[in-house]
Amino acid sequence: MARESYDHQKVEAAAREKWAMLDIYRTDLNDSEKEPYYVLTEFPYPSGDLHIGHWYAFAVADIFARYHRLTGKNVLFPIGFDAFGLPAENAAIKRGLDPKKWTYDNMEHMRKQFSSMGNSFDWSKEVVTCDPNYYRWTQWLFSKLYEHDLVERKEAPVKWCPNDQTVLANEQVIDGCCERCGAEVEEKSLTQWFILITKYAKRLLDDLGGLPWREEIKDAQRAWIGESEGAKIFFQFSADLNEDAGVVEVFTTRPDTLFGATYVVIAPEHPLVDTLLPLTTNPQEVEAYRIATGRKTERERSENKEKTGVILKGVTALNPLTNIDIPVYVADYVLASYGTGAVMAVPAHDERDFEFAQKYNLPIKQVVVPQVTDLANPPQAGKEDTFRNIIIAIVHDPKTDTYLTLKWKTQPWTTFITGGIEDGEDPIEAAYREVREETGYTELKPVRVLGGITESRFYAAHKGVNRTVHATSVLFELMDASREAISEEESAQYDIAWLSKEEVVKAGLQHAEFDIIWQRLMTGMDAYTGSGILMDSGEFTGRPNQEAKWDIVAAAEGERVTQFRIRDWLVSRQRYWGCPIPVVYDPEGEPHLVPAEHLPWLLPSDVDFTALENTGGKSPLATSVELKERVERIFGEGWTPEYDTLDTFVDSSWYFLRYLDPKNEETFSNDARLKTWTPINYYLGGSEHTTMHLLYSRFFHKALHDLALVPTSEPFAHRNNRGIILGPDGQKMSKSKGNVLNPDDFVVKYGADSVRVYLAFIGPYNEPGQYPWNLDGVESMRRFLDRIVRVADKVSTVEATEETSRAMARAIEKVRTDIERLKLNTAISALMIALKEFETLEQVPQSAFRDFLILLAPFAPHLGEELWGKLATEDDEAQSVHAAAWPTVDEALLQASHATVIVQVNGKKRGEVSLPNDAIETEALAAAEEIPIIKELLAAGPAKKVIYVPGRILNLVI
RNA sequence: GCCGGGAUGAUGAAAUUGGUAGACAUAGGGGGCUUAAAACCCCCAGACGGCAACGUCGUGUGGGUUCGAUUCCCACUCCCGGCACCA
Repeated sequence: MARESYDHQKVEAAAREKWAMLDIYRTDLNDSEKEPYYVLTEFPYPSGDLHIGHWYAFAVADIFARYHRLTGKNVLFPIGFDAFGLPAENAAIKRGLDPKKWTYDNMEHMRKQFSSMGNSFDWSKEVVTCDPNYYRWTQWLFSKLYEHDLVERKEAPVKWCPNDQTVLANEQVIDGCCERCGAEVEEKSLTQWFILITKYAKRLLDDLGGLPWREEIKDAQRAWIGESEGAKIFFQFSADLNEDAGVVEVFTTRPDTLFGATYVVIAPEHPLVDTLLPLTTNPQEVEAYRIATGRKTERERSENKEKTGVILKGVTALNPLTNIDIPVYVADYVLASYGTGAVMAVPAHDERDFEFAQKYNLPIKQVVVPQVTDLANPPQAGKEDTFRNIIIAIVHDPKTDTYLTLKWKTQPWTTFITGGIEDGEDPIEAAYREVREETGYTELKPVRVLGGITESRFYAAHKGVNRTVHATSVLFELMDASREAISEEESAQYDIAWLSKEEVVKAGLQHAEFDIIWQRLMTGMDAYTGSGILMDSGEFTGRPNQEAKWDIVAAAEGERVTQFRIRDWLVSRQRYWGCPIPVVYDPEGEPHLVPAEHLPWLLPSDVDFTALENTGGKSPLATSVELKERVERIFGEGWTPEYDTLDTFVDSSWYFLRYLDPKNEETFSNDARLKTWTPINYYLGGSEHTTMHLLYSRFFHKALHDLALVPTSEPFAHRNNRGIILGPDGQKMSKSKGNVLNPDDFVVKYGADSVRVYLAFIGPYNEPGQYPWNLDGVESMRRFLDRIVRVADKVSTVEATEETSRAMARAIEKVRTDIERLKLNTAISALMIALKEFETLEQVPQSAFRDFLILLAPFAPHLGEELWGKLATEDDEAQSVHAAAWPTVDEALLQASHATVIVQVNGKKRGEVSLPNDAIETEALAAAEEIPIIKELLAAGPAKKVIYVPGRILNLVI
């Protein structure tokens, strides 16, 4: 402790007292003089204790906000609490506490902790989502969405956590388990409230293009929304059904393969299964399958990748273009919740269908032929085009794990065994014949045909013609190495060689289609999913599949559609501590919005958390007598309440709008301020919110924009994803690992400023990296601050030398540009370099040190304030360093008159010379020649070429 | 599997976007001050060779473009994140 040059506890307390007295962090939202700048951080859940993650999120964001304030902007840097949520309720259930009291006590505690960070939050605009004054407007906005058909109540299979006794959003299910408690999730069908985010899928996707966000944030959202271009195709059932039920609608992105659709698959949950069941001859079997899959959780379904299914015997569907009746299956590899819940299966061109078809012995019909051109011998113009059907025989010797190849004597290449197929000949027979003729091996077992045919085109030099070849590849296994003699004619042309896998790949066999065949051989996956030429496709045969795609849709009377992966947003929660859904039910059970004059629709307080088993999975609200009586009193006898509450993501989808007018009783925000203050300039947050919160907020904003409630269609101009702080062992901090660090310990020992500077120094703040906490790190930052205090003792009224002024000018520029880019680590390094400059001086010029303190203030606000006070500059109008103006820079100082120019010979550094900035090439060359080693190297003669980049480099090529 | 991002000393990282690789720190080594220690200050520090001046190699691996590549291009390996039976 002795080494410390200041008492951080005293300094920090004094600074906070001063700020409170001056009230400098209150933002005047109506100020029209200064440029408005809205810095937003994700508001915290009031869990009760601040951990290092909070410090990284809020203290470092504070640096950014303080910097912008110093540059003269009118900065809004608000804070609040995302105060509804499960932990409060768990505290109630497990420990009998009042969720409200628990939450408010935690918030009180956290406000104190926040103040210990030295944050410049404007608490006067605090927003608390569980405050009726806030959730009243959440309810009002929900009503607006409802009125504009963006809310729907529907029966849907939902994820049910048997432990928490609640429905979960898709996003809250991780690998089939509950995000919160880890219990295996079940499926259940319930009537739930949905917000129809899918109506905005296209716009949420398209508008990403214009946002200057990091690519990985945008990509994650794109993947989440998941757009697919495709078509709906209608397959008529053969069975006698009424018009509606007589058709199955499938969604496909590959309508070009319609001629290859050899069966249809329906998801087990598809309503058509009920309709078709009576018409099948195996209803028990189908029913049994449906029950079996229904019992499986999503996790079990995806874990067990082996495809299962059951045929609907007695029912077939008509392929609209081949006019062939094809079988209909029910299988759980088709998802009810995506597309139409039914697919046309094209096993030749879809891996999943292929796998299923293999297992159930279904026909595999190739309709797309991959096309390759031999680039070494491409077809030549003006030559005759000829066509051949061939086989490529691949013989594998399992004993040595090698493949039979021909090393040609007449040509510089190696091939598998190939040969023509005679008309009507079976490819396997043809392949067998060729192997026998060309190599003499006779003991071969055919294993499989590798997928369908491939087309290759080349110029056959020995014949002087262009060739188009359709090849069928056949795999054999060698049973016995015995051989017949082969003709001399054959053996004169090539030698036989058995090559290992690696040797085959290395040899680069002389087949244009080699890559396709080899991949099929190695993976066992014979479905061809790429592009090519259509075959066996009626009038479309011979056309490129991509080009014919939409013509085929038209011919099949299908419908071009775009599908999205994103599902509607399930917002019902069977929970107490959330925003009540402002809905009541009439005696017929029809839902009605609670009229605006009854908002806020208050959360009742008379719930019994001990009686949850009796609510049958309903929210604890079902135990409230007050709520029931309130509904009957206002709406009448027989009316009943909605017991569910809203997903907390609804609360947090608009909180940043409320900061602009948090106490407004008339409306949710303030029209004029929305115009000035949105979109938010910078939203600082964590990558865990990329797909949920960020997407929901964007949706909300767009919907409100369409309702003319907000002026912009996107809420956030800039967004960063900060990294995460790991434990000292490089692992994620967790109690079970015992590597959790308490920031308070460091704050007590070294002060909040040291912790702030350390967190900013650890790495760039705009990259989602992972930074292990270095136990010596905070102490080293404290050393840095101590050095500043020592330098402060040397401050005097001496004039700054040009050198000092130049050093400060560089620091000012670098700190400015680095903070703008959120590269706080290198900004601090610039401060350290400036400090070193001061340390070399006997006396530190006051003007320079004053500027330095302004640069330091965002990082170490308390110490900056303390030293600013000691400077005793009576002419300074700013009472606080945080109200000072960012120092201006004399541009001329940034331009050094001389620069070190590196002298290279043939790109290698051989020396350096100091040259005036405006030195021309001949001057540079002359200076370089003074260097002995250069002189020596140039002795043989002048440089052949000279590259001179003034101020940087002189490169001589000799 | 697909889509992103990344790989630089013992460690966190930097490099004005094609121009001195390793700034700034941490850990480490040496020295000063001190009776001693702490604190503080100074010096060294990518690897290899050499007493040294210096030389050779070096930004995951292999190739390429260029006078010059951490930076651009091609192929590959590994790590991190997201998505994943999405038809």
